[in-house]
Parts: sequence; C-alpha cells; structure tokens
Amino acid sequence: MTASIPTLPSQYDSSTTEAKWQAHWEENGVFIADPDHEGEPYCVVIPPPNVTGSLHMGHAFENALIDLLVRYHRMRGRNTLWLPGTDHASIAVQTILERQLRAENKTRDEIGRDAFLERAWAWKEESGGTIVGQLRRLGVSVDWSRERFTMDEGLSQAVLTAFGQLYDEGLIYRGQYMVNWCPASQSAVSDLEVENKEVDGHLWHFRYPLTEGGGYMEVATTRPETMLGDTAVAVNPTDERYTHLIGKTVMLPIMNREIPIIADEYVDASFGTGCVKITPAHDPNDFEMGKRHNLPFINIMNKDGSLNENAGEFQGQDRFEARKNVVKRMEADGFLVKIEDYKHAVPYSDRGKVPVEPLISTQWFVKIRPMADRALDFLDNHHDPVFVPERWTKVYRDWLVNLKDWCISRQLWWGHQIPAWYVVSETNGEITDDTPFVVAANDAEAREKAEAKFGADIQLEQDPDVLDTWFSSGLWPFSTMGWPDSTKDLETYYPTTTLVTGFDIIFFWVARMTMMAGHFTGKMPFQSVYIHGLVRDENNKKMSKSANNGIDPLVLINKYGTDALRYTLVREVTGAGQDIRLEYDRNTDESTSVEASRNFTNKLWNASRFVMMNLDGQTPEQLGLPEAEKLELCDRWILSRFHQVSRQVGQQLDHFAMGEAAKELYEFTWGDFCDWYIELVKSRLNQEADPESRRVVQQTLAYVLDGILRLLHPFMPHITEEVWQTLNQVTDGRVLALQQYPIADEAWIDADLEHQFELLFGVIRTIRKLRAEAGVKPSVAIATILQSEQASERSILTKGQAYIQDLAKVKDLTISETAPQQKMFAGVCGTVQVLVPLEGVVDVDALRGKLEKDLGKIEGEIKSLSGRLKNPGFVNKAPEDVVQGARDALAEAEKQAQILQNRLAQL
RNA sequence: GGGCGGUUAGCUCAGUUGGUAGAGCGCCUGCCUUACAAGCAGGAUGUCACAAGUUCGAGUCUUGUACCGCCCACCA
Repeated sequence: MTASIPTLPSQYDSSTTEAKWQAHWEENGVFIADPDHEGEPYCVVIPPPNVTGSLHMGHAFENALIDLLVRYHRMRGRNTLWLPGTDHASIAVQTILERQLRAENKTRDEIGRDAFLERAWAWKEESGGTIVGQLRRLGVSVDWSRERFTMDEGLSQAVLTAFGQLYDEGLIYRGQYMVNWCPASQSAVSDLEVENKEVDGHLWHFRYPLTEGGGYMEVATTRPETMLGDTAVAVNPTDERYTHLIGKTVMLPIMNREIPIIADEYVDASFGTGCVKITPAHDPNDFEMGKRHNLPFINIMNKDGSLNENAGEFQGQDRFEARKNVVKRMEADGFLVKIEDYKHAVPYSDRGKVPVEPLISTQWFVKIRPMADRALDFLDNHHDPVFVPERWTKVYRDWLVNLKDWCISRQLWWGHQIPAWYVVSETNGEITDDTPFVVAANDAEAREKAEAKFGADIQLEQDPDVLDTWFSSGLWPFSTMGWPDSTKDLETYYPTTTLVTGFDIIFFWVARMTMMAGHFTGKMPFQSVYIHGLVRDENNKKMSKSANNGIDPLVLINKYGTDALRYTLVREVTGAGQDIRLEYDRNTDESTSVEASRNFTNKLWNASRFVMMNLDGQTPEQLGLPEAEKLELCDRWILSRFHQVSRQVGQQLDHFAMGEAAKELYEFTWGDFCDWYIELVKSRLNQEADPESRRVVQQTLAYVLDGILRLLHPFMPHITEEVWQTLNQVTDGRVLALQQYPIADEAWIDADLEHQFELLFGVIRTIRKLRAEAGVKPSVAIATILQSEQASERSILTKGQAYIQDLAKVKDLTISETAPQQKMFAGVCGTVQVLVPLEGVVDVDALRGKLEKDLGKIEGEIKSLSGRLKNPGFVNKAPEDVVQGARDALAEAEKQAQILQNRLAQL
C-alpha cells in the first residue's frame, strides 16, 4: 500500500471542525450510556438550565468543567453517563410571558389558563431548543437520548408521587401563615427568593394618644401605612417607664381604634422610645406577637399591593402612595413627631424586583425539619456529600440547621399544578380555607377518594396553584433516571458521582436535592459537590441581565472557537471555587485571554502538522514504540517528561485541580514538546539523516503527540479529535473520546536525565544570550568554548554537544577543563563558563558593564547565602539537606563570581 | 450584627507540607531560521496590603489593622 501522507490545512478552522465532530459524536451515539457497560459507574446530572432564553458565560464555564471531568473519567474506563436537560423555571418564565402579554395589552386572566399554558409551552419549545443547540455547540459529551425536562411526563409523575407521599406522611400541610408576598408576580415566594437590600429610608415617629388621662405613646416605623392595621402597642415588661401603662389602651389615630398596650419580651427597651406598634397581619414579628397575645389580625392590603377596605380613606391606593398620604394625614392631625433618615434592610422579591409584603395567606408548606435533619445526619455522621472546596460544607450545614418550613405553593400557572382537589360542593362552590380536599395523582383518583368520603354527588376543583420550581428540581438526580420506578439506570448510575454547580445555588438546589434524596431514596444523591465561582466581566462585575454586562459565549466561540473558550475558562480555575474574570473588549468583541488559548490551539495544530509531515504517512500504531536501546538522549528525555506530566495531570484531575492540569499541559506541549523536543530532532528528520535514528524520532514524535492529544482531549475535545483522527488515519469509526487516557509508566520517569537537560538548556540559553548581546545575526554560526572543572558536567555537555550546536547555532564547540586567557564574550550557567571568541566585534566597554552587572547580582547572592551559613541557628537547626543546598548554592555562586572576575581582569 | 473570600510584576492570576517569588498578556531588542508572525530568540519589571508575633528563616503559620467583594440575619 502506498502511504498517503495525511495532511492538515495550514490554518485551523475551528467552526467547521467543531461542528463536524459534534455531529459525528452524536450521530454515532458515542456518549450514549449503557448500564451494562464495564467499569465503575461515573455519573453526572447536568444542572438543568432554565428555559428563560439562552445560555450565558456561567453555563459555558460550568459545562466546560463538567465535560472535562466526564470526558476524563470516560477515557479512564468508567461506565459514564452525563444526563442533560432543562428546567421549567416557573416564576422566571411566567414573568417573561406576562411581560409579553403586557406588551400586547393583555393579562393572563383575560386569555385564560389554557391559552396561557399553550403560550408557555411554545416558549419552552423555543427557548429549550435554543439552549440545547447552545449546549451542543459547547461540545458537551452528554447522552442526548436521556434528555429530560422538569415538566415532562416522567418527571411530572415523580412530582406527583413525591407530593403524595410527603402529604401522606404528614410532611406537607396547608395552612394560613405569614408569607413573603410579591405584589409584582402576585404570588407567595419562599424565604430564599427574598433578597434584603440596604436602602436609605426613613423612620417616622408617631404619637398614639392614651385613651385615659392624656399623654401619648411614641412609636416609630419604617412603614407608616401599616399603622392602619395596628392592633396593639407593645413595650418590654421590665421597662419601668411603661409598666404602669400595660393593660391600658391607646387610640389609634386616623382609624380611631382603641388598641391595647401589651408587654412582650421581644421589645428592646433600649431602641428608640421602647414602644413598638404592632401590625399582626403585616409583619412577621408582629404576627408571632399577635398569636401570643390573641390580637386581631387586620389585613389592609390587596394582593396587588394596594390598600383594601380595611384601610378606610386610603382604600385603593398603592402601598407607597398610601405611605405618603398616611404621613400627610398624621402630620395634619398632629400625630407626627419627627422623621429621621434611616438606613435599613428592605426585603425585595428576587424575581419581581419590588419590596415583598409580609402577608397572611393560605399556602402549602413542607415540614422541613425531618428532611433537613436527615441530610444533616448524612453530613455529620457519614461526611456525605463531600464539598470541594471544603469550606462550603459549613455554609451548607449552617443553612440546614436554621432551615424553616418551606412554602411550596405559588400563585402561578406555569409549573406543576398542586395535586390537591377541593370538594367545593361542601363550601358553596368556592375554595376557602375550610374546604375539604383530597390529594391524588389525577382527577379520577381524586374523585374516587372524595366520593368515598363525601358521596357521589360532589363537585371537585383542583388547586389552581403550582409548586415551587425547586420542588421538582429537588428530585432531579433520581427523577431523571426513572424514579419512582426502579430502573436499571437508577440501579447503575444512582447515586451520581459528582455535582458541579455554583455556590449561589447551594441552598436553592443542592440542599433541596440532598433533603429530597435522603427522604425518598435513603441516599445522598451525589458523592461530591464541586463548587465553582462566578464568571465576572472585564471589570470584575457579576454578569447580569439588569446590568447588561453579559459576555455572550457564542461571540467568543465564533471568534476563537469553543475549545479556546473552554480552555480559557478552565485554566482560570486554579484557585478552586474562586470567581474568575474574563478579559473582554466590548468595542471589538475581543478577549486577550481567549486569544491566548486560541493561540495554543493553533500551536498544537501546527506542531501536529509538522509531526505528520515527517512520518512518511505512518500512523503511531504502524510505527510502534521505539526500542529502548535505540533511543537517543533527547528521546528518553521527552518520554520521561511525558510520563511525568501524565502522572501529574491524572493526580490533579482526580483532585478537581482542573486549572493546574490545564497549565501543566500547556507548558509541556508548548515548552517541552514544541520549543525543545521538536527543535532538537529536526536535524534527525532530514532525508539525509541516519534512517535508524530518523525512525526512532518518528516513533517518539508519533507516540508523544498521540499522548498529548489524549491528555488534552477533555480540555479541548474538538481539535484533539480532529488531529487524532488524521494522525491515526482512522477509517473504522474509532473516536479519541473513547480512547484510553494516558496512564504514567513510572519506569520512564528519569529525574536525573531531566536534570541534565536543564543544564543543557541553560547553556544553550546562555549562548543565545551572548549572541544577542554581541549582535550576532541569527544566521551566523559561531565558535564557542564551554569550560567546566567538573568532569560530570563536561560529560553531560559532551553528550549533548550536537544539541548545543543545533539550537545555539554553534559551529566549533570546544568543551574543556580550562579556559583560554583572551578577550571573549563570557557568560556563566551554573558552574559552566560559556565563552564566545569574537575579538573583532567585542565592544569592551559594553562587555565590562555587562560583566559588572552580573557580578553585582552574584555578589548579592553570596552575601545573603554566606550570611545565612554563618548563622549558627540556621546551620544547627535547619534540616541537613537545606543546609547542604545552601552550601552548594554558595559554592556555585562563588565559582560564578570568580569566573566573572577573571573575565573582567582580562579586559 | 455574624460568617466567608481576596489584597503578589503595568494588567489577569499561580505559588503544593515555612527554605528566600513565577506564568500569560502587555512592553523593549533582534529575527519571515520551509510546523506555527496566532510564530521564534533574547531582555526589563516586585518593601508579596500594613503591623506585631512564632522561627535560624515567613508570600506561606498566629494575632491585629486597613481596603475590596460575597453570604447570612425578625430591632420597630
């Protein structure tokens, strides 16, 4: 067979190459998991992106990290599954849809639930499609055959089962409590969806007149409008200023309601006047106090944040409008004492971006303590799951410890409708707080259950509300694998191996998954949780929609390629869990850091081209491994380096040190392989070169390049696949993605040899430096004398003399024990004196300056080292090898100084 | 009010168990040396935020301070 030489185009085209392999992997089902596959299972479920539009840089970062881990373990032979999917994101999507409706001058009530949901599903199809397309462009090695959506049939079934079971166990209850009400989305939200913002507000001081005997109680508030719903004034029971008033009453201004003065430990006598107005229906503390003291709960607010009929003349006004008007009226009536500027925290709705209103309403809750305690038990007694970096364990734990019941009902339409049916015929066709209900998986079952209790002649209505999104995402690691059915996937891949996610989502999602999984599966859903930081913009600002400072991953992918972007993001994560900053120029859409990675892909590309041009059409397999005894020094050196790097990269990836591994591979590929090895062997690749030596080089080049491609594949999957396919001239459908990851062969690692090469490289650099300083043209070969008193060094130099001649462009190389006494350019590398005789061109003054500068440096070093060695504390207490190291360094420095002094003396 | 990160070259960041500071980008000089100018060779650059302590020795450990950032928190 005539060998056709495989070639690569001179320019790497990321876009066609990436698309080609993405399609190839998918069409050939390369990443489809098989529970019967050999190997220990390795499983990751994707943190499902919200179907709220498109992916952002954070997704690119997260999925680059996951794909790196997944591809690495797959190549290590694990039975791998990465399960993809998306999340319905109830509030977020509903907010988008309602904004669209508003633009059309419509409301959701006008179009009705069915039409609204139709639009929602259409949106989901579009956005979900976009996201899935973007994930494909990131080149993620997911199993698309197992793609899930939190509202698909299977997952909905899981939600029903989970809800039903929790209800039956008494862990879900319905009741009237104070919740965080978001007037913008007109829904309850959980504590987590509330964000406290520090605002410059005011503290209004009011006077409430005592009903008897004249005089006033002075109270202060940050929300004056709530006074309309006051039903008491409270003082601390030990506050002597007021003890005589406890049990008396004040007349609430405006409303002219007589309300009691009560005593409660909660009140801090040292704050303000020590009197607190109590609005049980509109403040969480007052709510508790109201229950303790049996106070009336007067709700003054509508669901949209306007005041209701209990607010008298202020009815119909928006809460902030009413605030102004109440103050005005209080002032007019002479009850306003003063207004202070006051900085305080105001709870804002995460989604609605407006202040939440504490409101009493009937909602569904999960009784959280049993589930949280179970998760805590796993953590405390089994160290499960393991957080990386470890410090997040405490964050996770503290939150579980302080967790309160979880409000899971949302007054929205997009989401899992609560599987509770009210027997409305019992309460005049309406759903009230007292309407009896049944929890069931569907209409039929509900009817059956209800009829058993209330007879056949009943009317049922399903709860209109939906569940908090996180209720279904909490089931994600097992619902996606078929739970509640027992499936082969569950049996094989559950619990999953690692969860990779951001710290911002530990409470929302990670903790919910551990609680749900602990409860329903009796296991923690993953062994480890790798927490990454945020991707920040070029100004170190958090990227957000509102700040409009997002950097679109696709822009950078189009410009530099997916591999380059991914590599940039990964190599930045050295400090695990730290936020990373992405360089970006908004005018040109350029990123210097991604460009650096793109340059690296290009370097790899061209090095591969060079190697392939010199293999005479043979593949690594055809060439085989070189025979050990035929290897030359530099061949052994690169093989030693290769195995050393393979070992380190493997260890780093096993410990989530992805950034360090990326850097290690960068240095090895660019530095050791391209800058040194390829340059060292170029002369042996000539057609005139010794055929046997040439073949050994071909074998070594092919072997190491093949290994580099494997090592780099999880980091840069597309370019490595492309090159590997070409290098190996694949025709049988093999893919690099399924090849074995290099495992270090310790026998090849030769620290002594690597050390020898450091000396050779040092000498080469010194000669190059002298040439540059002397202004010798790169094309001109020069004579060079290397002098060392140490036989061992001379031996190394002799063995490497061809390398020195090649890479330093030296024509006459002399290696000697003594140095000739004449004017020459001189430099020192270790204890090797490097001499370049260039009598004609030597600029004596420049040379003297240079030598004096070098000498100055060395003398500083000698001073520091000898000072240390004269210190008895150091010599007596420091470990022997450290002391010896200092002695060696001093000897070398003294030797260098002596050489330089000699040279100076000769000028 | 509690807790957690960070502060190292002009910029972005590394720095393993304490042994005397590094990489990329940028900058300066010289090179189109037939893999690569998205490249090659060479060069310059640091009171490691500040202070005290432990130690023979601190970027690294301890304590405190300052500044930046994040998380949690029911004082009206």
